[in-house]
Amino acid sequence: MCSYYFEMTLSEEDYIKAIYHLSETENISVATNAIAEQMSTKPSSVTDMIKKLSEKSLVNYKKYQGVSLTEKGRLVALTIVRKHRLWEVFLVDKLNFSWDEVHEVAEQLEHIKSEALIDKLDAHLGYPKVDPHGDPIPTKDGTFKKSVKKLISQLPVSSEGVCVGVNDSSVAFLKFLDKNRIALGDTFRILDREEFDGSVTIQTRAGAIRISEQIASNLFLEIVDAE
Amino acid sequence: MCSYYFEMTLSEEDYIKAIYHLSETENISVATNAIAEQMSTKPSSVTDMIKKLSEKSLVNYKKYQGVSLTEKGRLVALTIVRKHRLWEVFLVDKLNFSWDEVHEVAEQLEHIKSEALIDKLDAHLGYPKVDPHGDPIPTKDGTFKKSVKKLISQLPVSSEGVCVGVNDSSVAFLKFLDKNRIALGDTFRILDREEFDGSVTIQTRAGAIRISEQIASNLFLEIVDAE
DNA sequence: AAATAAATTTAGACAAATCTAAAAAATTGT
DNA sequence: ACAATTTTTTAGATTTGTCTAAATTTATTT
Repeated sequence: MCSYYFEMTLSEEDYIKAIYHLSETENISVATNAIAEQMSTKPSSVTDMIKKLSEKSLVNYKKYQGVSLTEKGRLVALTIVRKHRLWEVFLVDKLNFSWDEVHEVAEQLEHIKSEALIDKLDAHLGYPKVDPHGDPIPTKDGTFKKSVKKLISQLPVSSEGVCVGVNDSSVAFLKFLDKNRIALGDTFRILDREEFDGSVTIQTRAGAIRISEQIASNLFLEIVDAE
Repeated sequence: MCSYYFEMTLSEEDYIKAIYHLSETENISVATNAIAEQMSTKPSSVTDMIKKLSEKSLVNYKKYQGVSLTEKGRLVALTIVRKHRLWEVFLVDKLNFSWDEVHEVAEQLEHIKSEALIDKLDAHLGYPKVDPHGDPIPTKDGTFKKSVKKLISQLPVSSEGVCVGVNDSSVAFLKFLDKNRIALGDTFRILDREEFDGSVTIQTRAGAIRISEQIASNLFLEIVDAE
């Protein structure tokens, strides 16, 4: 029924996830205050929960030294992240939510406990590698590819990634994107680049289109490292 | 974000649902002990929760007299039942769960709070009227059709319903069903009946097939009242 | 109709997760 | 280096939902 064989409360899962996300950027040891801020709670509450998680061997903890996830804790975190991102794909691809509406609902769905559900959802979605924000989806065994965010103009031919942002947010540019059926969350592949003027041919859902170097240097793709 | 404008805890929702299901069969006033048994909890816990629900005007309560749902409480119950049954349809139709595996997961999914999610899920599923067990799905405004369970042999031509049970569970009969691609949870329409021998033509997912009176008197359909 | 049994409620306790206020440890500035 | 500041922890209280045991009300039996 459950993805890991031990029981976790909703709150414990949220703390593990928060620690995971903080140690992504700040690396290794996470401060009590940082967790408190991330969770919108008080440092004293964090200390209490850390002790609980430490007793369950989900975090390494020594008083006043901050916390880090154990291997066990990391697996829990990655399982939650996996569920969150698969649900986001479902919400966008199947239910037609836009990519910026899904976070709140996915925060709830990520806590549903059923390994069979996630396996079947994964299959139903065609084993996606990234979520609608371009972030990679951990595999069942807790491994996953890192991703980087780059401008189309900086990427080699045959790269593939999810469009996650723009440099130029002028009305004119956004209108151009709309007219050319380019939306955040879409997956693009770079088919060709003209050395002459830097223009790029990209494969979109609607078909292949040519974009100028100016456009290419204003669109960010999130790329999952090949292998 | 939420289907009703006031906050409900998970536990409160479970109690409301339990009271709803008990007042379906036993009608009107529900006993404290009955709720305790349904919820696998103690009568004293039930009394505490009933007081809380009463203060929120979700149930009518007079000491020692049992409880019944108010209109407000009934709307909450129907919203939860609606969510539960829509998720069951999703699990069976889209994720290929079998109809007897879905209850536990749907028990969790029914508590997800997002009106937009349920609207979009409903649309994605093609606005189903019944769940995989043949039980009717309440509409958004809290109305819904009653359903009855009848043998195919007792139903008029053009009836439609979900196959929910068998009279004869012999191996031979179950093998017959398997061979003819008839499974519990399938929707059938009665196309024709031969007066001569009582044999019936039914529309299945795989196509129209003819079944003998003997078979027809061993298959139950759950029928949602027309209008 | 009184005695007994069953159902329900009350009172008091407990675990989980949070909070405030105060104490203790670590860090920083001069 | 040591005083001041910041961070973290402890102690004690609160809320939610549960429990046990005892008291109270309702139902049943003779």
